[in-house]
Amino acid sequence: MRQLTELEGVCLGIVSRLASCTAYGVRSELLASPSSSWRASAGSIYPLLTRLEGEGLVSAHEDKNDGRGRRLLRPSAKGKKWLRKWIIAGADKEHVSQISDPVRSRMFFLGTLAKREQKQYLDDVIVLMESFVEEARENLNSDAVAENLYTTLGSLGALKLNETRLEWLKQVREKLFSPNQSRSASSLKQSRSVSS
Amino acid sequence: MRQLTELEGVCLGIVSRLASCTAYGVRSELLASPSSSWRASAGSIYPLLTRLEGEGLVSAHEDKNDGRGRRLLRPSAKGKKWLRKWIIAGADKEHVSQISDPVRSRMFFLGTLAKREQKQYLDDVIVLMESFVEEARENLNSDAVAENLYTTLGSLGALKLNETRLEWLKQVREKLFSPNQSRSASSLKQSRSVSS
DNA sequence: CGATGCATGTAAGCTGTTACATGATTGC
DNA sequence: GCAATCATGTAACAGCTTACATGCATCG
Repeated sequence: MRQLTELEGVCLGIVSRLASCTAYGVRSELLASPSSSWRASAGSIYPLLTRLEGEGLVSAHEDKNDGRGRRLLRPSAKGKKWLRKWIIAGADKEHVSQISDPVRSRMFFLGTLAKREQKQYLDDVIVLMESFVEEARENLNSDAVAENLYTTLGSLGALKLNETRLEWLKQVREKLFSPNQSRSASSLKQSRSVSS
Repeated sequence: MRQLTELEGVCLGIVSRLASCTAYGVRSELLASPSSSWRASAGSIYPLLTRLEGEGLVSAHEDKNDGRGRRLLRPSAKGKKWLRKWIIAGADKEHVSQISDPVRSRMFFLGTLAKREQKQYLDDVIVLMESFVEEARENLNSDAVAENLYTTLGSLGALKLNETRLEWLKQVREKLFSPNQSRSASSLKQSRSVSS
């Protein structure tokens, strides 16, 4: 019993949650989610679901009368078991620490830019983050998400995460561009220990 | 002028920050960072830096007397310019929203597990997150990080992010397993709007 | 009757990983 | 002297992306 990849786990999860869906539906679900890092390209989703079908994790029901040649997918008992295994196997150090953030990556080298470029970058990113957070907030309040408790909890996590990122970016901007504040590294550490 | 990939940008940034370093040093830096999602395999780093060298972004100084055949890397003026471009190009919607979290991915499908499996998963992940956050806290207080303001700011972001993730996980556990609390989705939304 | 959306798929390529292979240096 | 670390690389593969290709259904 091989390990499912991240995308395989998520796709199998989507098929399991939706009563009956097409591969196209799985793609749409991924594309609609603002908190998904995947492009959900046809070139990944279709071969992936064909693979899962070949391994007996999802079953496909073809309707000959359907002109579009739709293939309706459903999880098999084996598929549900594998999904559970995939979730549980995610409770290890690798999965917990493995979160990538392109904005944070750039922060480490922000000193390479001229001061006004640094300001420009931070301003731009903060504006984008603000609309992104607002979008996530609206997404959470929409009925589409609220019908499933776990979907709500997941979206709530995404929102909280991005709220924190925004708060952090604003704090960075203040530290770097507010002359009435201390700019030393130690002052940051002190302010942090208060919140813990 | 092609776009640098994420890993290329980060490696170029590391070479730029360190006065003089080897490819091995770049790897070590990436491997040591707890907030890095890359495995920093030799198979990625060496060809990558050779490529950057071929494009004139880093220059390598070989010492014939060095038995190990060490190649000391330094960023060129062109390399520094590309690094700046890479940072600035990161201020767009794609980069701001593109953050993946394997724990959150699983949350969406946690309902697939039996109640006690759900509890087990959350407990396990929370324990791991706690030690991970503690590690990040210590990392921030160490001298190695504090010598560079931007490194401190980056590490601070990682810490804040993981503190929020931990808080969220604890909240989820409480919502799902504390009988004296409401479990409805709407109660979550109400509690969220307070924090905004 | 034409645009948009639903629906399926393939081929080539990019980016990173695992696993292997080699050798010098340093510290105990 | 020998283990651990420093140091460099390659070959094969995995996983996802872009770009292309096709055709039906639905709504205005």
